[in-house]
Amino acid sequence: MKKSFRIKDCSDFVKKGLTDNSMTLDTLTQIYKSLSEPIRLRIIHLLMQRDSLCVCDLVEILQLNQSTVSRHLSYLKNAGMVQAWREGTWMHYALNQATLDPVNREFIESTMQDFAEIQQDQNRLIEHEKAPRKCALS
Amino acid sequence: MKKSFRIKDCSDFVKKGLTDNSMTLDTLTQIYKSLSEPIRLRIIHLLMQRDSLCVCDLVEILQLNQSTVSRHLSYLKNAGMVQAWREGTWMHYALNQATLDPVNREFIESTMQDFAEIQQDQNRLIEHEKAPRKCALS
DNA sequence: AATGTATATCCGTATAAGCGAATATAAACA
DNA sequence: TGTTTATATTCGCTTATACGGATATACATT
Repeated sequence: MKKSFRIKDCSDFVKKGLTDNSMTLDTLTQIYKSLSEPIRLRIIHLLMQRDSLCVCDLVEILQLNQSTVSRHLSYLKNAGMVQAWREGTWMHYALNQATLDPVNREFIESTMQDFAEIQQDQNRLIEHEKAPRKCALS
Repeated sequence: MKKSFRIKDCSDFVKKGLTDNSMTLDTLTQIYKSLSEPIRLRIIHLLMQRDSLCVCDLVEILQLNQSTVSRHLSYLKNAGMVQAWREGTWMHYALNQATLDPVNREFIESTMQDFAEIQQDQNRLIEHEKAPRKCALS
């Protein structure tokens, strides 16, 4: 049976997906809002380092609750910041490069490298990739 | 008598002013958060058009409640996005250019010009300046 | 079909953000 | 000093955001 629609969880993400390509004041604020959260910036930084990452990679690297990571990824997807596709049981996420246009990419890439949390994520990414991963087979 | 400190209104702005110049992950998110609100983007756009504007200018151009405008300006000031100084009774606000580094300035300037609300603000700015203003004497 | 694994979503709860009306503060001036 | 004008802040309230634990869903494998 279909669950009833829950307004609260709807607003937990973005009110409506920004699927159309017409940029408005609200879509622009939505893009900045998706960048205004430390965990989401960490995710974006990690996705900048690789073509794509799987949810299980991110959960392990960020060392955060799976539901937390998944929720932030949904938020980013609804804001158009990332693309997602399924490969078997695994969901892969990749940056949607175009929606990063409103940010100074060079600035944030070089600035974020100095942040302790970001350096730690970077190190964990490298370490994580040393171990064989089922989600990276294809 | 000094009023008691109110936590709720503290969080209505930014928890602590970002006065020091050491950029952290939280200061970066704070900058993006200050851009993630339509009224604040409109204010920033207007301040991009002029060296500085007075609160009374903004209230009239934006056609918003004075407390709303003032609160958003406080938010921007605490996030380090704008500078403020007093001239007589009037408070003048100007963009702090350096804190716009994390954004793609050219992109948002050209993109925002296409937004209806921004065009309206732009027109009201021109109209507003045709009338003599006491706050613009100095 | 039954079970296991990966991920998304729900639920309850806590905190943050935003608004308008009202009030406080600060300077200007009569 | 009292009054006016400009601005900041408070208050009460509503809505949005975020989190962890639990549950639902989707695919894979036996």
